[in-house]
Amino acid sequence: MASNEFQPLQGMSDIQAPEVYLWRMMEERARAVFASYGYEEVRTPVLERLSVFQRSLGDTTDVVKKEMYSFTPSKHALAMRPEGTAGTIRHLAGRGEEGLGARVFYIAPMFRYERPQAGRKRQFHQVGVEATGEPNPLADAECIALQKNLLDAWGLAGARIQVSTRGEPSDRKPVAEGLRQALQPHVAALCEDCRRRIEENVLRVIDCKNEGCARVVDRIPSPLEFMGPAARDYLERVMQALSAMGIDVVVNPKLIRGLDYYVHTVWEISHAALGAQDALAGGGRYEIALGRKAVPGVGFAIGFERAIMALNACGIDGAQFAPPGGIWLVSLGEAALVENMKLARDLRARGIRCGMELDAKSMKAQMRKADRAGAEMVVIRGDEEIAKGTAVVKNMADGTQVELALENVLRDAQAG
RNA sequence: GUGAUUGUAGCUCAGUGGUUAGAGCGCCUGGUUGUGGCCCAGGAGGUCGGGGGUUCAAGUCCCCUCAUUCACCCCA
Repeated sequence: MASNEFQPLQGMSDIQAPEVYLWRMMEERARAVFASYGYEEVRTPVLERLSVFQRSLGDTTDVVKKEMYSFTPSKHALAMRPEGTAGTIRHLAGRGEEGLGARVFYIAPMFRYERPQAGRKRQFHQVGVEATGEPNPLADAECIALQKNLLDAWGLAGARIQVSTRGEPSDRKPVAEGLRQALQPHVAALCEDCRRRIEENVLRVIDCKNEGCARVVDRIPSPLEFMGPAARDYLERVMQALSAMGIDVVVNPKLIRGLDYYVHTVWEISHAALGAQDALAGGGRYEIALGRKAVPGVGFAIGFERAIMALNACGIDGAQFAPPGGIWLVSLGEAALVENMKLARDLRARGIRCGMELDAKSMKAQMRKADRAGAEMVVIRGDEEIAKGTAVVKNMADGTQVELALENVLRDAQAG
């Protein structure tokens, strides 16, 4: 069983029924919700030039530095996408004028070379949207509303939305400097990692899980206090719009998002049932420079694997979305086998799900198979029925059966 | 990259260094000349993750390796 050749690669998995029914439900409902907001689907390649990710995510981020599947087959270094925004913006930027003011969504696999753990795969799947255009707090609020809408459509309860801001690009230096100064007197109380982070990435100190660090962070000003009035005003207007729409969010100044492209609003959606990796979705406003153009936009991504863990915790699983069982044909004898092939063809041509055993098996075995397949109805034919042009139709739920003329079988099956 | 954890039948798991490695569920066949689920009987199915070592003897002990799961780092 555990022989390697039958196992998918580390951190990757085969998704089969019944779980795949849940995936399908999520994809279908996502498309419906996006359609209602006027978003169009975009399918960009899995492979991009490495530089697309270096420039948008930032080439000092961990994702770019050590988590990408990258290689250089010929002239350019390539990478499999670790997230969806960079490629989507690469695409929109190439559309020039019409790429601004675009609203698109994607449902696609992403790849990161990390050690797998709960809710973290090397190939994982995200549904995400991007709305480009000049910064507008209402656009950010609408984006969060859309995301919440989608989670509701899936039936997910208990999700918690936290919002913060990264401020304007010009706020970054003052925030970093301000935090460094504020932390300076408390260096001794910080964990080893955080002492390093003060220089490399101060913001990361803010969301350190270490208790000692958290106590220090509680005593120093939040990043927001080092930002200019424009940043705080922007956040205020996002919050007002959300509250007007009745969407429950909390501001958490300690919320930090790692990717470089974020400006202003950032948010994260977490769920208590998830464990250590409790964020199932994230989003934010960004500014991505590719070539000479800087594309402004706002977007979100939801991780399928993590959303599924949360849905399971809500008692929602794939079995609930299994397709109807349809009809099972039982054949007694060679002649019936061939006749049923023809009947199956006719039923399937009418869009009816229909199965049958192709090997000559006992009736008991065929009935058992029909039961396992979840068939709602069984059509039984032997030499007698074929001679008469009839079939015995059995209702599997209540066990009743009637003999019908063949054309009536087809008519009834189609009716319902 | 770091630290733990687990690996025995399709699945969930038993198995004090000592015969032909077991159970439950699932699967197949029969009990019913043409009737599923429940019940009964029988059956198939195992490189004990892989490789090396210790031993008269290894699923069991040691080393290496691969994989699982969880956590760190980081992220959805």
